[in-house]
Amino acid sequence: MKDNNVIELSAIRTTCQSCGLYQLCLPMGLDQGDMDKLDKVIKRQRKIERGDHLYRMRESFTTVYALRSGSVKTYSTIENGQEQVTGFHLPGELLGLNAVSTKFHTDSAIALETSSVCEIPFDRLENLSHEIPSMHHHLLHVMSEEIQHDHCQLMMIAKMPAEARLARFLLSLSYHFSQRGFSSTKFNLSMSRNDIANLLGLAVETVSRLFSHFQDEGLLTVERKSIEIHDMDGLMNVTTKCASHPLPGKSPSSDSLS
Amino acid sequence: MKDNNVIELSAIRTTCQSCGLYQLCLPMGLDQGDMDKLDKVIKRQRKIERGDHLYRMRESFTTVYALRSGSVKTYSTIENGQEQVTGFHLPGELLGLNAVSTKFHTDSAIALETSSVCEIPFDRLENLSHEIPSMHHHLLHVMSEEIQHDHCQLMMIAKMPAEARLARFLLSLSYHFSQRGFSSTKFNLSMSRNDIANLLGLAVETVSRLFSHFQDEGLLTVERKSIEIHDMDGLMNVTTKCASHPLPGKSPSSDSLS
DNA sequence: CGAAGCGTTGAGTGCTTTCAATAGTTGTGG
DNA sequence: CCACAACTATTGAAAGCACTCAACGCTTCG
Repeated sequence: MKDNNVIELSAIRTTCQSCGLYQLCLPMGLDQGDMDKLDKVIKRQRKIERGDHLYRMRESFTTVYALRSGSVKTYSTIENGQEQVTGFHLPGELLGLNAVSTKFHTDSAIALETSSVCEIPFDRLENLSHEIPSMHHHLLHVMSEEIQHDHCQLMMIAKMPAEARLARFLLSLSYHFSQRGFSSTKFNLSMSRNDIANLLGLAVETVSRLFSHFQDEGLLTVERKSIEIHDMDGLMNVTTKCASHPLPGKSPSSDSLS
Repeated sequence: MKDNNVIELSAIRTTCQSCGLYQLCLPMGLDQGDMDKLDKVIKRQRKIERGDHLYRMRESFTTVYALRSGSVKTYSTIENGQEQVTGFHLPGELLGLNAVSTKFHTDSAIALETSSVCEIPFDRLENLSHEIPSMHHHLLHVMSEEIQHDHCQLMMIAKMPAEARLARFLLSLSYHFSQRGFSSTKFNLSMSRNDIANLLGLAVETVSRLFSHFQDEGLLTVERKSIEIHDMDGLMNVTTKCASHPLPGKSPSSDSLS
């Protein structure tokens, strides 16, 4: 907390190069010199507790956050006070970049559990990306990914029935956990049912019912925050049950599932 | 069609500097030198007919498109052949950038009417943005805007009832038309009811019925593709009728509208 | 002029929501 | 340590919004 700058900097330098997440949150192919430049730009490493905000809607945009550990929820607040969850974020993700155009944040980011982030002043990051072409490309890359993700999300809410949305959400979580070296079948949800329902455009009760359904079907076991997936293929089948033009050969077991 | 390169280039050079859209699709504050560099990068100006594709999903990503006139629909196709419209685009918009991360397009872009676009090879645009900081910033800006727009869209589909979605869609169109110097109250829809319904996550019939409702309410006049908005405030009220926590003072006229 | 495509309208169904009650969990203070 | 409050999650029943199915009218085009 009260370290002086020298200690901070050296600690961070170690961090970026040794951080197991650098493949996720930083552009690859940086040489030693570039890595040093990047390290110098990163302000400090902050620890945040559950419920702490990384940034809030309408605050001026100065900093980009790289999530190191824990998980973060981003959400927007609408005129009438309603909240729209726009995403859950796991270690390695870059947060805040979507405020580039407005210069102030249009969403808020709140920690779902004890987490730690690296703070990167955006103006310095932008200057750095003038020197390092691959860094520039990486910023575009990250934003492009977010757009694609949002389009998927859009498609899901617009076209898929409730059960397919929740199944897809769980599979997505599973995939992202496995990518980070955790179990793809057994994990804990750091977000509430309310947050899940909000993200998926559903009512809390619907989510709760669907969890129970899935459990009854033997697809998974759920107990509060703890999830264990038993039948990955079965879950995937649920996500594809939203075919509008039913093919000639309909899956025979779909009746027993629905 | 058969012009040689010299004629093409000079024609384009004139275009970028004199184009009435440069404030929308190009970064502001470019000096003469930068403008020349940009002009040299733009490959040519292509005219496309209704139904022509700018690019298709899965095609390799090489080019960014700046829409000069007309309108374009972007959409993704899902496993089962379903289509998800992700947006309608008006002159001044930059298309294709969301493919940066994958190197191939994850959506398709099709002209809704006779349109013209400027083609910009992405690798050259990226090189250019290494030389021109404001160009780099502009690319981030454009993508940031798209993310914010997608989040709005997400919120709309997740939280708003059908009538609010259509009202919001019409108001958005109206706004964008007025920004481009067209009437904000009287315009033509270049997209089909099907496309509108798809974008808004609704059934075609619902959209059709809502148009009729709105007309019955005196909010607008609609005849095929032609729209004339009579009561802008009324439309805005429709979009805010999705308050979950009804405030003490409820709007008195809401009963007659719903 | 007939066919095809798009748009409108009606009737009935169904998925999801809302309302409501209960149970489990967490946190606090006596 | 327990009791109470506040919050989160689950479950049931009823209602509603939007969808599906279906028919018809209008427009476009060969």
